[in-house]
Amino acid sequence: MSYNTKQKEIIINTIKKYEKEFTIKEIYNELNGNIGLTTIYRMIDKLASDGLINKEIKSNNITYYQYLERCDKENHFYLKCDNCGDIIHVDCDCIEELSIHITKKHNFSLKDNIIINGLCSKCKNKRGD
Amino acid sequence: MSYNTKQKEIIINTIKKYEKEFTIKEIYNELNGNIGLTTIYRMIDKLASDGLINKEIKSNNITYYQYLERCDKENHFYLKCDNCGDIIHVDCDCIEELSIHITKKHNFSLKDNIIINGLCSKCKNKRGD
DNA sequence: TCAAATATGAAAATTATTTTCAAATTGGAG
DNA sequence: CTCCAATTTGAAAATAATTTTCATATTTGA
Repeated sequence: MSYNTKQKEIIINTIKKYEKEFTIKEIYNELNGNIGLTTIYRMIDKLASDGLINKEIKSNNITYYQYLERCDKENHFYLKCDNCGDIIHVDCDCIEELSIHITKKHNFSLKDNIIINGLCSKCKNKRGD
Repeated sequence: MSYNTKQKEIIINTIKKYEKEFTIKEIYNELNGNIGLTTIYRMIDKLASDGLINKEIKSNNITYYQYLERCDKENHFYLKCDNCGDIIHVDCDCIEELSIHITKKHNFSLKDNIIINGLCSKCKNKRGD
């Protein structure tokens, strides 16, 4: 089973409010060190294995996490900008179609949350100049 | 510039032949320790930043890599099985359409190689029993 | 209120990855 | 072919993220 504690609640609230991707240390600092690093690791790992958090390792060997907003659909597609880290939740029919196509033609079950990496419009324009 | 060395050649050939995802240590052992760990790290990092290798961190905090076959298209979609690690290179029109859709509607530039996670047909059936 | 199950967190342990640097190799110029 | 500057290699040391440990604290149901 699982017990409810104020630490868990605080961590969840904090990452839900956090707009950007984050590291464990950032959350630790955000909480002024009031919650132990180990506790944060445990909580984030749990959420990640529940599919509520995206986990991504960067080249500098630090793991970045990001909370994923969900809707009532089965599959959740997100566009993630490799430059600024922003995540856009894509909710359109074409995704449904793609899911069906992949499921049928390739007999492949998509994960609940699919992250598609690239460059968002803002960052694209910045680079284009 | 860049110099060609036999170490680089050996590493590339080894990972191209490697059918599954791999860790740095696996490649190191595959080569019987004949090539230094540091050299392998450097080479794999280079290939990963060139987009020829997929990099994924697992829950046990080990990074797994996988060589990506490419075709002559601009975007490369891969279905990756979270269970067995196999990667299927998807090469169909629906992908083209999705790319265009995402590019136009969301004004988002897809990365050259997109990895979509899930469960392949073999592993799906195994679990279904 | 009590007790068993679970959670916390500081410190220690582990381990993957990066850095350092001296020696070796590469490849172009002469 | 020879020489040399640029680059690469790899063993060892350094770094730092993550996990483990374990004593203490908290939760929850009876």
